[in-house]
Amino acid sequence: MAARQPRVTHRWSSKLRRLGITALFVAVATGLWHFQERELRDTLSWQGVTTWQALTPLSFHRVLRNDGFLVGWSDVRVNPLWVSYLLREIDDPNIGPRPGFQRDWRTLWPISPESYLGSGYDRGHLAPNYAIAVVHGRATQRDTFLMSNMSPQRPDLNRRLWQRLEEVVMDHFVPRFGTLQVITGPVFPASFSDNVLNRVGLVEVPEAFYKILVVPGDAPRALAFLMPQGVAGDEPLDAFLVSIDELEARTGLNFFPRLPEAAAMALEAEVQPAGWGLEAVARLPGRF
DNA sequence: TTTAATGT
Repeated sequence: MAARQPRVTHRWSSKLRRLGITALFVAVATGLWHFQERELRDTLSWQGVTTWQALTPLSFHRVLRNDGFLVGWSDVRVNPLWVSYLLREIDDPNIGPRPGFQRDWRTLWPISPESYLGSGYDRGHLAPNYAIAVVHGRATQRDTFLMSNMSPQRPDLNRRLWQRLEEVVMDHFVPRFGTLQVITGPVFPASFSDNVLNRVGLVEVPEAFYKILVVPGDAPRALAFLMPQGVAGDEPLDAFLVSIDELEARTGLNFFPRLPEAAAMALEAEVQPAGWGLEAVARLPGRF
């Protein structure tokens, strides 16, 4: 009888020790996670990682972290709600061929590259292949082909108007300012019930796409575009300028959560195209 | 030197 007691105690103490080791491991892993997150905020995002204004099922998202860009992924929309990346000037761009589209197992829903077949929509990159490849290299270029970086885009938007905008960003704005922070993503109809069945496979179809360009610094500049699915593709780019406030109202997101209130007012309330030289490039022809 | 993507 007396001999059983220590064995039981021993079993319990070894369980407790294992629990302690597990708890310690979780604490260290969580700490590392937050440390990485903070480091990424500083290296990949200007004035904080985009977040929601109010916590609702439609605005909730989690951050998928790639080497050169962040993705705010929504398991409800089955879309990226935003992607965020930095661009800088590169002297001698040398990029590889376009890799193939790839499933991303971090998304809750299985989205295969074939799921857009016959839908009438393109697999539209949010973080663009060319710019990311030039600035962030081959491995990150492959990451832009993950299905978590795609949203259904009409071909006339994706291959024409949107392509012209991406080309102007890389060839005109990046050389002009040296560094740019870009946030881009989809806009959905105001009424979720109208849109809930409008899907390509599992992926909800947006009605428009936005792109925000920021020149970081003490006197930041910003320019924002909102382009609907139904464009012809040869419109002037400056016909689609909007304020960041309008985009925040349409998306429910807060793009620069760490920006002080006064600075946010100055940057986000109005369209301010002065200094960008947009008129000179707004009508450049597309490549395709 | 090169920015997209589908369908065959």
